[in-house]
Amino acid sequence: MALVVYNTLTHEKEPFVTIEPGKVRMYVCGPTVYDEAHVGHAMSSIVFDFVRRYLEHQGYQVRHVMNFTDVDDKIIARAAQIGEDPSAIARRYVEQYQEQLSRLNVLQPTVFPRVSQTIPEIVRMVAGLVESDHAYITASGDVYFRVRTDPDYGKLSRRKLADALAGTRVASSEEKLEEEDFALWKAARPGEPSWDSPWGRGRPGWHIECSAMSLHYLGDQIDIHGGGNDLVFPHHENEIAQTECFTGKPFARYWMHNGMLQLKGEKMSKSLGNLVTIDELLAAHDADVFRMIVAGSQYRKPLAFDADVLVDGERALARLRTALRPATGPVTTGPAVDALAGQVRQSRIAFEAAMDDDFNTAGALAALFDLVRAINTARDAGVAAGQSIAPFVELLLTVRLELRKAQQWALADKIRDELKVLGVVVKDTAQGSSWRMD
RNA sequence: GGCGACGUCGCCAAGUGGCAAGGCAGGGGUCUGCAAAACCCCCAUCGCCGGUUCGAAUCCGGCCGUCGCCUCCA
Repeated sequence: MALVVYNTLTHEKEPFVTIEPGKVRMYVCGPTVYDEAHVGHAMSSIVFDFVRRYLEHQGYQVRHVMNFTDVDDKIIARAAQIGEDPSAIARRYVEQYQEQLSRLNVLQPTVFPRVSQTIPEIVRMVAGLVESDHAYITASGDVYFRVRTDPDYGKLSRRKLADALAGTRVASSEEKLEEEDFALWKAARPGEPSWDSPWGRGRPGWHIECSAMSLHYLGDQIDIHGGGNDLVFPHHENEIAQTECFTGKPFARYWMHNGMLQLKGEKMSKSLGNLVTIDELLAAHDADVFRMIVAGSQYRKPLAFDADVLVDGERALARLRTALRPATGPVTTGPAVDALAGQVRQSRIAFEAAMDDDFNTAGALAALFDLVRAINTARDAGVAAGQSIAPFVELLLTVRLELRKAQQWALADKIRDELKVLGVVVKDTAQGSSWRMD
């Protein structure tokens, strides 16, 4: 079985082949840090955590970049509203989100870049786009991307320019040459954060940051670019346009988008006033309950979320955990043992087959629950546990032998001491080390 | 109006051509001093209509419904 991944660009599941064998370059759009993060953000981070963990399980080395948009209109507006410095607000929510991710058991991304720390790379990229005539500078010092210079524009969201503009409800800047052009750089206004650039002081537009960060931390071409499906247009569409016009190469191999978390049938959002923050969630529930809920559904589909779903998740998680209770029976051979071993094999195959199919965590979970039943049945039949630690103890002792050869006595002793705490007594002899359960 | 997605048991939710996974809830048992847990059994023909096919939840067309995007958004 080989992994296939659904690619938003082609609308198809495609075999997963990386640019560099054994390595995955993955960029995932993180939040704009102007307010409390909600469970929708948590869902997205968890989805891509599953992706990363499975890729690593398959032996890939994953370089995972997740950005923070810490320079943005909303942050500035917020700052003005509450009379605080924009960068202080951003810093506060960045730290909060990082701490929440770790509470959600999401693996730390390899790099957490922020716009405010990537300005030189952004300026360099904008300059390059101006130089190649893909962008232009206005009288007031804004820089816009000239969308018409990209013949492929619209390929991700499958929009034609006319379609994209038909529903435009925002008043366009009078300085733009064309309605569809978008800002790469915004000239500074009094009291706003700004940086020097060849076009005067200003700050980056929204889309350019991800392109610049991705380029800087992962190179011209990446394997996976991820985010919520609300980012497909215009954010990711614009990212592709500016990046590919800049590098002349295809940007991301696989575009992955998670579905929106739905609260009572609606997307959860600030404007609808129906959001549940991550802190609220974690105050009332184990993080793994939420991970269970996310895993229970295909990541591209909308995820239903309400009190009932939380109760179900709570119980499903409990069932998974009860399977892990220690087995103390005496049975070590026979049909009950064989049956369990058989189910272990079957579940592993089913689990990987599901995950290989575009990270079908719900299917993988089903395989796990089949294993739960088999484990419980075996325990009821008196099957013993504990035999399986032997290979691990042997492995530790092998490592310890190496340490002793290297005269790393402190570490070698530490392993012996810690094993003793766990009930494994190690005895060193001239013939080597032996061990027994205390 | 345009683009895209979805509609599977009471609830959540897998499944893209061959007799519908899994979790929760529910019913009936086993076990148990009681309770819990666990185990066993039961519980859906897949929004509607038509078409293609030996055969469709799975493909095509139409209809109805829901949702996302088109403006900041995971």
